[in-house]
Amino acid sequence: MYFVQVAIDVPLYKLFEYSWETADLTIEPTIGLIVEVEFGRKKTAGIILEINNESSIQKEEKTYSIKKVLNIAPCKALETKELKLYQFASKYYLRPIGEVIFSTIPSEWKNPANWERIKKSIEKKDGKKNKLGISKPQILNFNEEQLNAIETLNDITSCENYEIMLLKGITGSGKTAVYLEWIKRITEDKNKQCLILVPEINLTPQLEQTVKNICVDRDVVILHSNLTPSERNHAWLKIQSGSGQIIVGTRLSVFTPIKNLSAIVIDEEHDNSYKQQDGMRYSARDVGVWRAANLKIPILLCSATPSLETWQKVLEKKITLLELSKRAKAGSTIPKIEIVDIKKESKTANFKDVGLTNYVIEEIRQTSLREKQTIVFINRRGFAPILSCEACNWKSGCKKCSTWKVLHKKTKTQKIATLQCHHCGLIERTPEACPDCGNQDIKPLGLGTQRIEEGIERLFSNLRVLRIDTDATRKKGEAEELFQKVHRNEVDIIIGTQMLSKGHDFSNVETVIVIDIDKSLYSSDFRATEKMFAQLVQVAGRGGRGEDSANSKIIIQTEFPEHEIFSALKNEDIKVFYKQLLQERGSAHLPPYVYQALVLAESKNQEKNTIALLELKKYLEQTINPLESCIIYDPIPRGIQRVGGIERTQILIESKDRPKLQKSLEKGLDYSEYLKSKNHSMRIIIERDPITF
DNA sequence: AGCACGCCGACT
DNA sequence: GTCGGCGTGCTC
Repeated sequence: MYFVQVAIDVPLYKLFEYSWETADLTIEPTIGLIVEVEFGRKKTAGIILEINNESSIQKEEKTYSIKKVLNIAPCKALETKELKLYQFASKYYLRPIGEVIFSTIPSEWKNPANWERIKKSIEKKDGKKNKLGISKPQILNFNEEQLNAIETLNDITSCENYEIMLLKGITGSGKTAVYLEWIKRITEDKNKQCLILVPEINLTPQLEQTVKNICVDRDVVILHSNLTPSERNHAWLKIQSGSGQIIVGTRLSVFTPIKNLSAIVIDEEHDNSYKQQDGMRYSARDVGVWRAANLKIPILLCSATPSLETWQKVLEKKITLLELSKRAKAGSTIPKIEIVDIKKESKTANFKDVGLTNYVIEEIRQTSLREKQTIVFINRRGFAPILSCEACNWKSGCKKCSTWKVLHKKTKTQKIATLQCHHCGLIERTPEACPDCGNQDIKPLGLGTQRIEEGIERLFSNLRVLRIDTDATRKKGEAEELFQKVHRNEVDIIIGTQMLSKGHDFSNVETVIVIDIDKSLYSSDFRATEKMFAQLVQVAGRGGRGEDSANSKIIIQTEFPEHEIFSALKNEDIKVFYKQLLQERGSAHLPPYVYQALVLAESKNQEKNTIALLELKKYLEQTINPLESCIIYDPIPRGIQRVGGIERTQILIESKDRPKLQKSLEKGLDYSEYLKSKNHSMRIIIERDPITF
């Protein structure tokens, strides 16, 4: 008989003890085993993390015993290497181990009542022949740079050790082909598996085909949050059994147990969607790097615009740099960059109406005459960000959030015009008149994708206009359908948000127009310039991908044509710009030169949040040794202070020393448990390496 | 996080 | 007189 310590999916920082009767269960307990436990009044799943010979509970109460273990090989237990990963994440991101483990396991498995059914369905599917799509092998023509990169990758891999690499290549330089060739080589060994992380679901459908075309004969498994439970179970099984050799997935897949993980690729490593923004607020990129180091396997980060965190490590020679500086496709050129100063143009009627200068309008016309496509990029959906009454100054503020409700006009799918809060999800009918003074003439302020669409349709009634944003792609598969329309040349002008800028290789796009970016040029967010730069490079990369792209150009409308970001864009080498950004960060004592963490307090009362956080600050300042070099700032409201009626407050904790920051945060976590018990219904969250404030 | 126990307002 | 609101306390 043993006593096992079990992790359960509850937000509690402790394990629960159960007895293990070997005689009844007929097997010995093992660490990592998934078992059924009686917990409270329910039966739930748990993971054995410790095995002892004696009970650690003194009280004379009834001891609960384990009666059932999960019996689906090879998924019935988690291996030590994965448990170490979860333990790291639990410690670093300060979340309970049970929560970490169970957020990665398919949710169906949490309920032991499902186990028999899952087992049956897996056996049934296993009986069927595994259909390996025999797609035509794609022979790639690599240029010299690509061949060099592949050679270096293969050399490094043959050392069979941890090595972190950055594949930095301009848009269209064939980064994907390079890393797939590498993955193909590694997976020639049927015992090896590779994990490819991609930022968003959006990217996956076409990538899946590319992976299958290049890595023929490999079983490719796709993982993302839209899988059905049965698809997820099956994928899980394939990955843990080792038969799924290539795993393509979004951020959560970084935690998936993989039998023989041999290499990791993180595509678009700078992308913010690798950062989980709720629950355990982890960075899949950072977790991926840790996992590779722990397994002593190579990891390849890919980007045209690496994050400054990554670039700094390149400069410190902690990361091996591989570069691609030429476009892979013959005839494809890097588009010209033009900056249009809107200070001189803002008075035209068209500008006031659709935010486009006459110059840009003429360029769109010229592009269409050459039978090429134009993309108009604006990073805001809806018709206009604010509805306003000129008579009494009423504005469409959200009652529950400190934001404006966005005006959405009626569309094919939405029958009435609405005001929508993009933060709390509120949708209401647009008022006919001003709710305050009754004025009939309420005006939309600012621009959104719908407004541009409407304006462009008016200006170019003979051209085919398509809008691609989250509103136009609500249904499953709809996004892909719209992208295909662009590929099939069924549209002339495409209007879209950033979802347009990721991945897709539009060969007939010649002109890319970027509007409404000025707010992020002089933003209080210290990462705004870096983010905007990455976005502009990404958007610009959509153009000039065809074979005859001599005319391709990117036109950016701005009030600040002298901003450093534009000269950086025109410069073919981004290193100078990155050096400058890093210097600025260094002298301002900002990441990557310091490590940051936030403590967030959320409740209905801003005052209470502030008091609680001040108390936490005081406690930490008294408890941690001043020599421990952590700076703790005063509580301030979050960037968007109120969302859904909840007031959000934060303190920033900063240190040059990661272990010392860790220590302070652990103390802070303990104290926050006390603060939560004192302030009922207050949430206190610790966020490591925040990217939004 | 769930879930139950527990003590105060509007209903057949 | 009950049904049910959500405050608080616990889960091996």
